[in-house]
Amino acid sequence: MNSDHTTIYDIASEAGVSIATVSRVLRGETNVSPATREKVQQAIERLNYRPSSIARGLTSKTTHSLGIILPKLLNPHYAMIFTGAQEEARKLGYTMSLFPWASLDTDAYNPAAMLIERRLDGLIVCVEYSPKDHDELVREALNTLRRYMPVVLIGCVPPWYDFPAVACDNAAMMRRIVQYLTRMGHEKIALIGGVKEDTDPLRRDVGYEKGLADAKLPYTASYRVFGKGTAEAGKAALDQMLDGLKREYWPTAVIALNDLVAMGCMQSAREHGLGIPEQLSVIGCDDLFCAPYLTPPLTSVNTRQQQTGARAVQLLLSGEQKRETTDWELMERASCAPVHTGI
Amino acid sequence: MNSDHTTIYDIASEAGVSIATVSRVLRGETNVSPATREKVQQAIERLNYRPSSIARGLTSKTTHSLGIILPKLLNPHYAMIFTGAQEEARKLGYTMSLFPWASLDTDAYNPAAMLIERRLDGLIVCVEYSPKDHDELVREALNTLRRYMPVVLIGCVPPWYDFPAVACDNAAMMRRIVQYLTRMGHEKIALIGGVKEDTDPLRRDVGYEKGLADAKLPYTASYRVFGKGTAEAGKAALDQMLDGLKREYWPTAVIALNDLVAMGCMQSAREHGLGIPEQLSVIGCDDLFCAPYLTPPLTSVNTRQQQTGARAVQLLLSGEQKRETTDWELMERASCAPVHTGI
DNA sequence: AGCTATAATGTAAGCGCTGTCATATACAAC
DNA sequence: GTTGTATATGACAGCGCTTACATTATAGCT
Repeated sequence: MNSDHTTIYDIASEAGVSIATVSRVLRGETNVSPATREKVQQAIERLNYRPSSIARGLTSKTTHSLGIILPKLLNPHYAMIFTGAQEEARKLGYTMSLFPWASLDTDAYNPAAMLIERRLDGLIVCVEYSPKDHDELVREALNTLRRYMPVVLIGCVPPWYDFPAVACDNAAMMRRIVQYLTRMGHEKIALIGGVKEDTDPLRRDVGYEKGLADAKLPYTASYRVFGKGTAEAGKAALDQMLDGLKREYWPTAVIALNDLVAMGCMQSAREHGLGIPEQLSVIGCDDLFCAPYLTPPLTSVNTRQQQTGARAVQLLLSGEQKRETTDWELMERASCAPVHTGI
Repeated sequence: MNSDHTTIYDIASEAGVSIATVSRVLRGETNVSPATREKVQQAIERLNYRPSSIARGLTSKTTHSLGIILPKLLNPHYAMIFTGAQEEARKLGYTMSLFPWASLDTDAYNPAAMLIERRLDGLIVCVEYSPKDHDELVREALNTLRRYMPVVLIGCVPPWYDFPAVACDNAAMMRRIVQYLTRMGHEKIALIGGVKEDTDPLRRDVGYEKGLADAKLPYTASYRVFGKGTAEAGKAALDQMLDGLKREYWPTAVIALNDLVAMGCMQSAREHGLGIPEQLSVIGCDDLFCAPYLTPPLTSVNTRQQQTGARAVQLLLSGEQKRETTDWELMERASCAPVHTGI
């Protein structure tokens, strides 16, 4: 099994040179005579030698391995980010390991220990809106970690989190969505999902309110429901809103935090006898692979997650300290339609 | 940054002992006096010391890191497997890194090199049905890799692949599915997706034919379409089948390789004016998170992917050489119904 | 031929741990 | 006191590389 790996010494004696020379050809240094290089390469070939990245790491103090922390790979949104990051890392010769979100916000003794012991060359963290108390733990963990390795954040990061990051301009996106709906004549537009505290200029609520203001519509508290980003939460939220409102006040359009929430909302609408998009337009965010296959196909926003992941890796390795904003694209499908005035 | 990690020497001098002693308390050996242990622990605390897993790995010849290779994380099926594996690995103190499928079936010079250089403690490979030529490359790569690290396979592995593995008994599952449909009166049952060569007793075609035989139904070649496991492929396959058959021969039920394919089939059916489940029952496999949110909710088979991933890790680390078969459960939803004879 | 600049190669000291072996100390039995 | 037996601790040699630095070979001069 992993016992008898051949070492640089084996190659050296096989090729009749010193280990330093082997090391030189291994790392492609130029000051090796062609003849020697050839001899060494042959020996490597013959003995099927693969240098140990472990030993290499010990001296070079670099492991060529990166880590990524995200809340839940089962949400394809994160799977896309991971994929983009992994592929980019791979291209650049790095390995990508997944660490669970719990590595950060547990209050166990130094949750980040495992990350530090691994001596990663960098860490990507997909931040998630979290309740205040967890937030504190996360910030603390991140600040510890950054003393040991570069850290890049993905997602909307409060401005006081002083980290390089790449995120979608959710505010602009949301403003555009609201505009999209108001132009279709919608005036009762609900926004479902997310957490309450929202002072980040990039974040959704900012754009939502701007969008409403653009159309001279009032902000109506009962059309804003907070909650987690799952389908169940989405369904529960819309259920609650509809059940709590007289029918004449029911929204004609609902914007969901993400496609999962949108799926829950569609479910809820269906159960309340609302036709989509006839009585209720629904728009999601993330453009998951299943969005086009829902009934009706779900209008959503593609936020270029793979590209986001890849870009995060680039920032990580280049050491640039900037915050970047990613592109996004509104994918118009059948779940949104002009408001139905004729009833 | 990752510069000045404190080392075991720092701790030793801080605590006024030798590095051997520090190492002992680090690894929890018992032959250390309580007083000394305390001194060392205090020093560790004070200097915020984290041992380097790299240096440790050099001597101990174990990296505590595992790898997993899978075709496509964007398919939630694999994301579930990954998640299960990652969580189990983490529990056991291991790190899990993702490597792309291309690490195996590229014909580039030794695609597995990166894996070997990393000195992984084990590797999980989710095999995918692949065309014959690729298959050869994969087998070769796997046989190289196993010389360096234990390898466990996930998925249906041809019997001549001599590896420990954990897989769902697709044949039994498929037989059950066919039975489920025949009991509803279906006689024209299509099977869509997968590759042609199928002599593995665990694999779908075997069960499909058994299931038909159980009900004394003939195997009809035109009801069996091969293809990739994507929604697009599923749609194309059913399109082709329907377009090539007179309406009276159209199947009344279709079994899809997986939920993605099923989603494509539903799309195709819809476009051909077939109501689901009135004119066509559809059943998928994998029970993706979105299955309940499709219209109609998709009947599928839950194959316990997370558990599968976790089990693979256990096999990997225990060194057991057996092949295991996983549970599965038919999730009845609305996309299947008794055949509609009344027309 | 003698001498120097340059290219090619070798020597050896780490990197931060583990693990073996040797040493030191303490205490009991004689 | 001596010897014996644990028990606690330290010294040190690796693990498989990288990388100064030292050494040697080669070629280009005068």
